[in-house]
Amino acid sequence: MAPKTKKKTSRKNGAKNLVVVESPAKARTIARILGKEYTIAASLGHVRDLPKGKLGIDIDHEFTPSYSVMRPKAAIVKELKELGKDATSIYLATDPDREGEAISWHLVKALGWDRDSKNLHRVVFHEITEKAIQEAFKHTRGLDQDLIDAQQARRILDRLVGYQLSPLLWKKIQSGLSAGRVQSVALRQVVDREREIEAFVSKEYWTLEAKLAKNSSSFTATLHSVKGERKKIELPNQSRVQEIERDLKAATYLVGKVKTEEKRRRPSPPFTTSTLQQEAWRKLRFSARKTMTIAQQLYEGLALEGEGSVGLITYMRTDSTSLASSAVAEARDYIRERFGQEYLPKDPRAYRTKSKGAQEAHEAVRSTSVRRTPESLKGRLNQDQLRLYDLIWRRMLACQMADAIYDSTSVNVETSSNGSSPSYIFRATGTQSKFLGFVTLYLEGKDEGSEEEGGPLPPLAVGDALDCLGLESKQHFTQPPARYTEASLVKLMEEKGIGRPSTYAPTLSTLTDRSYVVKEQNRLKPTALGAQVSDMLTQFFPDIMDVDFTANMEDALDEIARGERPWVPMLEAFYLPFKKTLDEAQAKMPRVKVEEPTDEICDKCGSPMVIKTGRFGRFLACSTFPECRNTKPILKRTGVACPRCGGDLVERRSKGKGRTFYGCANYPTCDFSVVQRPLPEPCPECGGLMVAKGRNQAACTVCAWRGEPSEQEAVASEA
DNA sequence: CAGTGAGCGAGCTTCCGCTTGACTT
Repeated sequence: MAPKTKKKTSRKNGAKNLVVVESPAKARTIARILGKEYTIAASLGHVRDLPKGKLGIDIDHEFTPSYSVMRPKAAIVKELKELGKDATSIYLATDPDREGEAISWHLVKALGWDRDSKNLHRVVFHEITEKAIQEAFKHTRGLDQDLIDAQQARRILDRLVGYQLSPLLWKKIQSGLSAGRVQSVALRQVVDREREIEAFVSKEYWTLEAKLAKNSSSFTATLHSVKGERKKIELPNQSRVQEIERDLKAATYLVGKVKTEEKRRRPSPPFTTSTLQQEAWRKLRFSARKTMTIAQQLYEGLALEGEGSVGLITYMRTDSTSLASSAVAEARDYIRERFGQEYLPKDPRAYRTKSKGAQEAHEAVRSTSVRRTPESLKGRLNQDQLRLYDLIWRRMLACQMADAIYDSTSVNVETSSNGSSPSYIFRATGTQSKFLGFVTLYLEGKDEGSEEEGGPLPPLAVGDALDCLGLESKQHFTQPPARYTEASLVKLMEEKGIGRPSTYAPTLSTLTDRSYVVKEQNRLKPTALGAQVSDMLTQFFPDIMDVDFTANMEDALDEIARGERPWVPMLEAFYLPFKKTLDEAQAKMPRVKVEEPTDEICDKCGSPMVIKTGRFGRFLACSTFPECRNTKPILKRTGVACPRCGGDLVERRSKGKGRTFYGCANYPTCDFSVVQRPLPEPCPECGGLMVAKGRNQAACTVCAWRGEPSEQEAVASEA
């Protein structure tokens, strides 16, 4: 598409310099900077790859790969060939990383260009700003074979693993399954977490809180320790709590120690793909895929009056937190104007990228101009676009604003000892904001389990006598670790260097597409199949299933990229032991059939039904197969009764667009359906069916009643 | 923004990365 339109412009103005980049949106931006003497074309990523239908690697001859032009890229290659003929100079401006270098090399190969030609230039820049691009074009170079070789080693290793482990699974478990360096390790994390949850033994414990007051202002303090003892008090059961409550019956409460410290809080670094996906989940409940789709729309941008077509954000697939200095300068000006000098740190803030294996080919994800406020785009973006843009815009601006300053106060309250009973210490903490700084604009969302900070405490001084307005004891149970959400799994993947910004969302999809995991209340739960695959791979291929495998591979690839190590021996060192374990697995891995038991009863023969996985995903089948061949789809029950016939309302998907809706389980006898998620509570006004409206609203489908749903439902809500 | 819905279930699948598109039954 893109090269076609560019071709026309090239003919019109007879440009003789051809520049090739990956993305059409990037081509557009660069065209604006370079002017009419350059024709910019987009390759749309890689144009050549290993063949899809076979291994495509000659293992016995130095792992020689056979590449071919990918099917959908044939047209692009043809267009580029035409453009190349007219050009006197060609600039390969693909991304400045391993993959980008390889894309350029594959282009040269696919197009039959001469890589040693004086007219062929490799040009690299890390940010798409006028200054960076002008500078880059002054310092072009040739192709970097070491970088290319590192990419080839990566590609070949992934192919060897993926295309040999997958068929093993077809043979031992069932056809159509898949395994790979990235997806299998990700799967293992989900399965391991499930095992931790299963093995978790919940323990009872109690807390005791005192509501205390000085004059008319009250606060809550929590029992912390017995005076004179170092360690925190343990309250394993109610009788222990009651004992303490007896001790405290006539006790008096005095402020024993007050410690106030000034603390600062720094803004979060600007977004990478991973943190964008995490935060869009925390704040907007967007899935990783949805976040990327919408970010892509923002990147491609809008036709703005006077400005032509403008991208609203920088490239969304990045692992870097660095920022163009021009963007930082613009942000600082804007902060000074809008918030005032005190909101501006003395020096611009720079952020170090800390994730493993980061390639830093792009900037952080940021708004292309902080002057393009979310308000100014209202009406031009749909709601989801606007909400994501708002998040990115705020994060960018906040990351250049001043620290938040607050006082953190910790108070010990001592109780009087009474005869034989000891004196106890209660503790209260509070924070008092002194200067909001960046928090005025943006505060990162919290993950579950992170501590809430208390509000301010009343002014207290050592020796103050306090009134105890009451004691409250509460029973608790220690909680097992939580299942991963998409966001928390992506976070882990980034930390461990598993996968790349462009693959986080697709990898999550692979896990569900293969029925290795299912989403239950928006959390990733392994299926019996997923657990089986993970277990068998872990048993026979412990090295590959290790989270550190990728990190070690990356170290080796870095050595190749630096020219310190040739790529063929690196692959040999990997492949020889791998081949040995593969042969062993072929011989020793047991053949298994994975069926998940259920409570469902076959309506044809009364036998229990089991979950099997077929070409179209999971389904219920009679356990007596092949005697009884009854099958049923797995319906996701909402637990809400159909208002027309009393049947279960179940989640369904429309055929065309795959939209979810909620229909009666008795379809086609009863064709009742609603789009919004039905709620179990009937309408308080008329008793009619209620549905969820947005995140925290309930609406009646019969009358006009609207309101808040009960707590529980708010938690289980939406996708 | 939409107002929607087959009943298959092993016969050729699969990897990771780079990018955006979607001729139609």
